[in-house]
Amino acid sequence: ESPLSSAEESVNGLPGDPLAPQSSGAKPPSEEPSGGESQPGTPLPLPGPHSALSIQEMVAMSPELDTYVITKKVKEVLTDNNLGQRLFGESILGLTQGSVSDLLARPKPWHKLSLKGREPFVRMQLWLQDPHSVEKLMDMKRLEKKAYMKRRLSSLSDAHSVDVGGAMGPDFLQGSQSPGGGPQQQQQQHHHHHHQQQHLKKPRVVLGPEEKEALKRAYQQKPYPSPKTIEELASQLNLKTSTVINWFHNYRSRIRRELFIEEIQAAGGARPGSEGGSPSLRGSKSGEGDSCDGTESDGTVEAARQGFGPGQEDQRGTDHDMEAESEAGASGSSPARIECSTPGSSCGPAGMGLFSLTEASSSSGSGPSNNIPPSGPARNPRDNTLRKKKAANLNNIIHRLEKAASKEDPSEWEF
DNA sequence: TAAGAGTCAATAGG
DNA sequence: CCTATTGACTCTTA
Repeated sequence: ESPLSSAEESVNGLPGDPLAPQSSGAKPPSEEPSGGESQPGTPLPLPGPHSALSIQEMVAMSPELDTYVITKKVKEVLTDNNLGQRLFGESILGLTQGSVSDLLARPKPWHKLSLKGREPFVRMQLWLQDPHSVEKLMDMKRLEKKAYMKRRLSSLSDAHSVDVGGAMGPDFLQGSQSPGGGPQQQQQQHHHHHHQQQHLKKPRVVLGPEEKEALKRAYQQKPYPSPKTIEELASQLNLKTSTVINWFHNYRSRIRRELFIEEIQAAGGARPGSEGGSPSLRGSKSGEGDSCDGTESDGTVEAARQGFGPGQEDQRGTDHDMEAESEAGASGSSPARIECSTPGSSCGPAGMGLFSLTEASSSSGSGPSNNIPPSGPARNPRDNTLRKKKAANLNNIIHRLEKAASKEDPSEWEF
């Protein structure tokens, strides 16, 4: 299926896919990167007169954008106009609904994004700047609906026979994205299984709360478990080794992201004016001892050693053991951060300009609200929101130290 | 090679 | 329908 479309910007029409991978040479029309740009009244970036630059070029020269403000605005516009993430994602960003949801809910700060990661934000910014953004999307929505209706009708009138007994067999379309129209690229798992039409999907492993808890506990002990530990965890929990490995990759990544968020909130303060304070963020469900707070709690940090689910024993101490437990108490803030990834950029330790206050926001109708809080004055003392994360972060530091310790040359220490 | 960054896509709730 | 979560996968990086 591919009726969808994408009306995307020009950009290369290579046989590849619409969303522009690279651009080697020259863009036909246009030029003029011009350093200067926006005049003081204009909100932001690139209003280049009107050039059809490829997005990547724009990403490359884009000034720092405030991802938090951008996502906030996008969410507002979408909800105000009843536009869904799916539509928005597929037609404007070239991403699927789940990715959009994630991006809008937890945007990483600009300086921690790779070039590729910045792309969606630049697209969002561009979209926000387009005066007709909403109408265009709404038009697409209409078109989709029309197509949908059409399809429904035809199938109804049709007497196709799909054998048997009146079951509605799942129809498989299985085609996933159309290469041509939709953006995207990255087809995941090729279904290279020829035959075997019988739906053998691959169940999508769903870890039980108990397994997650055990994994989280293990993470607190050792964010970077050795292969041996991984094997043990896998066998004890009855999971595939790869599942455990993936879990750790994902968990580390996601924990890291939450730290960024907390950092942002703490730094910028949230004081739009009225607004009762940031909504607090996720309340993590119930269940697990969970790391994220859950209403009060804790105090002493976990460590929880207790049998793994089904009752088992643990075995840690593999490797050299390290014991770390802490609770960095400082209320203050700056969790130690290590890693400033991405080459260039700065690692801004706490303090400063996490975001520029650009943003002029062109109104757009509704919205009360929004806008970025005054940058910040101070840090919010006493914010209790995280806790174990910091502890985990410390373990992280320890891990890196151990790693660094193996190197001779201090210059290679990446701290 | 392992870790990290980005995403996808199945799925669980509304 | 729509949104949020999350295991797994592809590409980069170092």
